[in-house]
Parts: sequence; C-alpha cells; structure tokens
Amino acid sequence: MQNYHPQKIEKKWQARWINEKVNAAHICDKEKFYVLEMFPYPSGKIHMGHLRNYTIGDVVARFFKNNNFNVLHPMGWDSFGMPAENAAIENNLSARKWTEENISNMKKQLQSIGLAIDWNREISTCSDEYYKHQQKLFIDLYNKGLIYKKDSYVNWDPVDNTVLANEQVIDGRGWRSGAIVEKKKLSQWFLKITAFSKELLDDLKGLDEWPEKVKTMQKNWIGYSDGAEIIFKVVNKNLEIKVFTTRPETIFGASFIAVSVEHELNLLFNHDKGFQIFREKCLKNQSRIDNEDEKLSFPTKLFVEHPFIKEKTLPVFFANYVLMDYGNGAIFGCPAHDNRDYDFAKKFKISITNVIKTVKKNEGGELPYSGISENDIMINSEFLNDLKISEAKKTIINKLIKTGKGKKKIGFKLRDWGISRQRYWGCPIPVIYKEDGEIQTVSESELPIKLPDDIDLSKPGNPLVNHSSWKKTKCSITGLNATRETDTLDTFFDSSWYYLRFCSPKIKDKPFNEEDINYWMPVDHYIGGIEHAILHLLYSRFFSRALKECNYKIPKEPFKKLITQGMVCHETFKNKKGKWIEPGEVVFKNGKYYHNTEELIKGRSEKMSKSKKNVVDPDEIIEIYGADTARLFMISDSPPERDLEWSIDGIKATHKYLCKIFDFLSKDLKFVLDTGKLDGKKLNEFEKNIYTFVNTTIYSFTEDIKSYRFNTAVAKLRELSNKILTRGICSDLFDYSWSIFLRLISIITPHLSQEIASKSGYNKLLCDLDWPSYDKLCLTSKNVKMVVQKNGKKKLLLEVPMDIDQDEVIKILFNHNSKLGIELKTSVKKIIFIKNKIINFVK
RNA sequence: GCGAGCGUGCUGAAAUUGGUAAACAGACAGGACUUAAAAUCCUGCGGGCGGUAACGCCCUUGUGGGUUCAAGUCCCACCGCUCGCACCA
Repeated sequence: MQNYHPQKIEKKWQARWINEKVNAAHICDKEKFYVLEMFPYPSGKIHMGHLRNYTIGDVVARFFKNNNFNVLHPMGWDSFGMPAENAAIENNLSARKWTEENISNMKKQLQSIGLAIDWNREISTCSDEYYKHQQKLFIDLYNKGLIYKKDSYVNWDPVDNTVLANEQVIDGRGWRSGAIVEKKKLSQWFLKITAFSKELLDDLKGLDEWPEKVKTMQKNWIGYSDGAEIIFKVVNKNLEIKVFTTRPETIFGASFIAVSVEHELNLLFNHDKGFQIFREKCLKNQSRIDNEDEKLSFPTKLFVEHPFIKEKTLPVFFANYVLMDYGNGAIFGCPAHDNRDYDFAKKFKISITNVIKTVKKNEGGELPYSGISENDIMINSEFLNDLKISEAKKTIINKLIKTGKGKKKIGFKLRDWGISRQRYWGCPIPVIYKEDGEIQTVSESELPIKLPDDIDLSKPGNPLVNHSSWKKTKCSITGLNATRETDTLDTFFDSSWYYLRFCSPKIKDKPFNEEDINYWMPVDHYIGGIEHAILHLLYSRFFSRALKECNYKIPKEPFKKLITQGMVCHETFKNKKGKWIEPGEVVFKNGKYYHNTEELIKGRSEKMSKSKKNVVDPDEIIEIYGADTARLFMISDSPPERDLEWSIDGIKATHKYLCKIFDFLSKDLKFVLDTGKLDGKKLNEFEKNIYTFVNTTIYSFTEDIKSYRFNTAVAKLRELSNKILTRGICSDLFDYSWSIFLRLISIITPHLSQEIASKSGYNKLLCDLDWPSYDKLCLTSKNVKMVVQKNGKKKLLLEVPMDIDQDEVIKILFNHNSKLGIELKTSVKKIIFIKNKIINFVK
C-alpha cells in the first residue's frame, strides 16, 4: 500500500507556484534578503553538485520568506564559453542553438527540484540583452584607464587555443582543458586588477561572514610583501637594472645579478643565437616550474656596480628561475641567505658571502641560512655590522633613499587579469582599430556589437577572424575604414557583475539602476563551490570596486556572507587492470567486491566524475523518489561546507521516512496551520512534556537553519516526529504538534507539506505563512538534569528544579540516594558547583 | 618548502564551545507478521569485566605528554590525511 506519489504532487504544486508567481520579488517596505547561488554553466544536464547547491539556497530562501523578509532568489545562465563552441565544431551546429536547448532542458530540471526562484528575472550572459550592457561597462572601464592593451608573454592553452589568466592556470595546466600551458607573446587586453591589490587585501578583514579558508586563499594569492627596490648601474653602459627585494639588508652578501629572459636587457642579445636558444628553452618550461628544476644560466658578460662597495662589481646572468611577472624580473643573488641563489651560485661557481651571524650557529654555520630570528646579527656588512636584521633593514632602506640608489617598495604577487580570448563564443569586445592602428571604443549608440550567427567553424582559428565581413566596419567619427576587435571576453568577465543585473534584469537603457541596487545589494548569502575561492570571487570583488570608480553607485563588497559548499562524493571501484567500474554494477559478497565474477579493488570515495564512473544523475533520482526525497537527503547527513557522501541507501531510507510521514498525515488531521498556537496551561504533565518538546524544537530548528546546520536541524525534526508518531496524545496537542512539524519541514520538502495541508482542506499556500513562533516559557523549563560527579567522573544524573543552589542540590541528592550521598560527602576536599549543570565532589 | 584545515563506533555524523562522548541516521544482526520472500513493525548495535537477571564497575575521541575539580574541546611534541600556493626574490 503506497500512497505517496511525488511524481504527481510535485508537478502540480510547481505549476501553481510558477503560475501564481509566488516567488516574484518586488521592492517594498519589508526588509530585503538577497540569496544567490552561483549560476550554472548550461552544459545540458544538472549534476549532483547543482542539486546540492540549489537545495541549500532554496531552504534558506524559503526560510527567510516565511520569516517575513522580501526575498530575492533569482537564477540565470553563465552561457558563454568553450563547451558550446566545441560542441558546435564537433557536430556542425550552432553554438547559440546548442546553448539555448541546454538552457531550456536545465531549466525544466531545476524547476523539477521545486526551487523558489523568481523566474521573471532569468538572465543569460550570451543574450545581447545582457552583453550589450557588459560592452558598456567595458567602455566605462576603458575610459577610466582600468582596461589596457599590451604585448606580453601570456599563458597559452594549446588545446582550447586561447589565452588564460594566471588564476586559470592550475599546476601548469589549463583549468578547463587540463593541457600543459605554454608561454606565447601576444597583444592582449588586461584589466588592471593590480590597481586594487592593497584594497582587495585590506578589505578581506571586513568580510566577517566569509570562511577563513577563502580569505586566506585570497590573501595568499594577492601575496603582499614588504621590501625595497635597488638600482644597479651597469658598468660602462648607460643602463641600470632595478631589482626588487624583501631582504635589502643582505646587500653586502650580493654576488651576482640574475634577470628573466623576458627582461628588457634581452634586447641587447636578440642577435645572439645562443641566447635565443636559451630563451626558448626557458619559456617552454616556465609555466610549470618548481623548486627542484635545474638552474640554468646564460652569462651576459655585463657587470653592475655594487651600490655600497667601491670597486666591487657583480656579474649579470639571464636565469630560468627569475620570473618576469614578479617585481622587476630581476634579482640580486645573495647565495648565503637564499636557497635558490645558493643552488645557482654553487652550480656556476660564484662566490658566497655570509652576512648574518646567528646565535646558534655562529659565523661559518651551515649555509644557506634563510631564516630570520630576533637575535641574528649582521656581519661582513660595513655600516650594517652588529645591527639586528630588523634594524639593518630600516637602516639600509634609509641609506638607499638618501643616496638615491633605491627606495622602499611593496610587492604583490597579484598580476593584471588577462581578459582576451581568441574564441568565437564570448562577448565581443566593443573596440575598433582604425587604419592608422589607433584604438577606438565603439560609440554607445552602436551597442550591442552582436556576435554573427553565420560563421564557419570548419576552419582552424578564431571564426571571427575568418569571417568575411563581420570585422570590417567604419569609424563612426571619421567615417574611415576600420577593423573590429576579434578577441572576445573571458567568461569570468560575464560573471563578475551578473549579481547586479539580477536587481534590474529587464531594464533596457542601463546595466542596472540605482534604486534597485540600493534596495537589493549586497547579496546577503552567496552560496557556491570552493573552487571559485579565488577566480570568480576575487574578480567580482575587483569589479565592484572598479565600477565604483566609474561612478556606479554600488557597494564595495558584493557578497556579505559566503557559504562554500563541499563536493558530492561517491565510492569508486577499479578492476585489477585499473579500469573504473560503476558502483551500481558492483556486488558485495563475503566481504569482497565483484563485477560479474571479477574481484574489484574498492577505492576511496571521490568527487563524482565521469572519468571515475561514479556519477549519479539527479534527474533519475528525482524521477524515482521525488524532489522532496532528494532535497531532504542532500541536507540531512553532512553540514554544507563539508563533502557529502552520496548513498543510495540514504536516499531509500529518506524516501521511506517521507512515505511514512505522508501516510500518517493523510489521515484525518485538523491542522492549525494559520494560528499555530495552543494553550499550554490546560495540559497534563505528560502532555506538557510533549508541548515543551515541540517548542524547543521550533527554537533549535530555527537556530540551526539560521546558521546552516541543516544536518542537526533535520535530526531535530526526526526526533520530533519519532516522539509524536508513537505516543497517544489528546487530539488538540496532536494536531498542533503535527502542524508545527509540517510547517518546519515545509522549507525542505515543500511539495509534500503543501499536499498534506491541502488534503486536510487547507487551501492557502504554506510559503505565504509566517514562521511558527515558540512559547518562551518552554525554554525556561522548571527542571534541569544535573550531573553528579566524583573526581570529575559521572556518578548520577539528577533531576532538580532550575536555579537552585548547592545545598539544595545536596539535599535532593540525599533524598534520592542517601548511600551515594554519604559516600560522596565523606572526606570530601572540595565541591565544584556549576548551577544547573554539574556538582563535582573532589576527594 | 610555505600556508590552512582535519583525525570521534562498521559508515555519515552529533556534542549548547571546557561540564552526561556517540544525538539523528545508514549498514548489519536477531525477532514478529508471512507457506515463503519483499514491504512493514519491534529489539540490539564502541570495547572489556562481573552478575541468572534488573544492573554494576572499568576503559574508550590518531599517538605521547601537559594544564584543570573536569579535556573530543585548551597547550606542547609526534604520526597520518585533505586542500590551497609554490624558483613570488
């Protein structure tokens, strides 16, 4: 006998919510709450990670709506990007059509989860309605000097055939393709994110509702270091080399200068075959360099003057271990106090001078010594001798400034964000090149610059370059011939401001308007995967600052609270040959795992991925068990920030539970959903206990949801239902208790709750109800359970009236168990008494 | 190498922030119903010792130390795992 058919009831209520636009958000006098989950890339199908992400956000959205907030919970599509273009090339179809079909399919899937989303605000980054405004923002940023073009060596992904930003290179590989990234010299568009390095770093302190982990990652990425710039004069040439260092005090230990092969000094060696070969060798490997790589050098035969030692000169080398992107692409080598310089000096037989005397190791101790400790003292350093390191650092910087040989300088690891992509399926950059090569932004009236649909994907290279007419245009001012920019924008540009567009999704003449932004921004809770800790979140924080500079009135920090949800993991199996086997095909017998007759090796549980064959399709789960089961399971077991272990047994058990609840509540119940109140005074002792339990559940469930402790919130609901399922309670209390249960669980299982309410004759929507309030008297119950301890070990649990003092507790203890009382009191040294908690007899 | 975090039953986990370790689940085992199975329901479920029994006693949060009346929680050292960064001067 099975009465619970989620397939029928879920569709019904979803249709009603959408038709009645119950989730449409409008500005009003109520307090706003903007909850946002990171919008998806329309790959065609939702995966478990989406299901988890959107369930978490939806529970929160529904909770705040019931708590009388004006909730904004929108959804859109991060719909530009490589997969569409690749699919178009492979199957000879239109990237736009492919994307739009995927969107339509995924939208149906998202709706089948029953998400309380304002679909009227749906946006899609590949629509010209969206990117028109983005092009305007590009022009604003350009005019403000925050976008510029330069020739530089960039990260080139040979599989995706495009440039990548530094943040998009992970372990030397492209973040999407996994290909080993090469260095290539190209003319590229950059966003001047480094103009905000300091701010982006300092303002992390104000993000008190962000996970520490994410803040630490951003901090390390921005990478602040405090040091100095030192100028070295090249002997017999009208040239200087500027060097950034965090250890200027070790200048007397300097024995060489090393520069990157990309350093401007390379201009002097362009004719040199040997140098060219050396440079190629360095560039090839430079996207993936690590400490263990061999040090390579190319001597320049140039020398520089030591700034403080007369007659002393230092040889200059090109070296593979010096990075062009950091500091000035040049260092002074101090082998005694830097491991890399030490390796280099040893290999190329360069002299080593120790300039630090440590307390432990005295002069001549083991080198290199790169530590800094309080009592270390400078030696062999002329006017720095006998100073502590920290004092020496100050002294040398002052000396540099005084003599004009350098200055104090702060360095950041953060580099400007390269936004050019040599691909078709992205937002066109609204720039033209005039015949004289001059760059001109497109006038606002010409926006949007639309992507052409009639492109030829059969030829290699960027289809926009290959297009016969698209790039040909005229300058709107001079009327002369001009060429369009054929690079498109990195899709992270699209997602850096979409949260603003959600506030004014329909407005035509500007990206967003002030009134909407004022009311809705910032995003109160932003929920998404930890993988965006740096990329998307840093870009968005930069964008809001950059747009502020362009006079847009928006908050500096776009996301007030950040929740980073963990991955959905699943067990993995391999056969003896190392081939992955789907967990669904594995049989467990006598403590071993088999696929057909073959014995398998059980791997550890890993993030669901096609390559490991451990993916489960959420659509199938929803079809068989219903969205409410899937939703409840997704939040039951693990807290959101931790990885979730997928388990089909867990799903089945969750479904069983909902069936039980549904069957039970389909009986003749008179819910009191609107009032949700009961006069607790008329109840007998036993009933009062139930009543108290219900009210403490309201309280603690609410607290748990507020702080994203969904797993313990669910545990409390189950405790409540366990309690009231098995006891015979008078009908008023029974109806009241189940009404509360139904309302609490309705934010997790909205369809089931609504269906039950409706079956009982209730014809309003639960999502419009106020959140249940609790009877405060219940939280200050009259009795508490106190622990009686002997030497800190539990002996007894004693129920006593609230707030009584030590003597009274002892009196009750004697009444309850005089033998134990006497035993504890005899020869007691000390009694520790914590009111309402513990009494400890110390002997 | 640098930085961050974690380590609790067979498993996912909980523990009001120093005060009853294992809530709530899953798996498993036993039982009831059934000709049988499934479904459902009930019971048990960290380890050891004692008792016919109700029950009692002892041990137990990666390992070893420490602080405290009291430690999963705080401090020190070690072991193991995960994540991020990494020739960043």
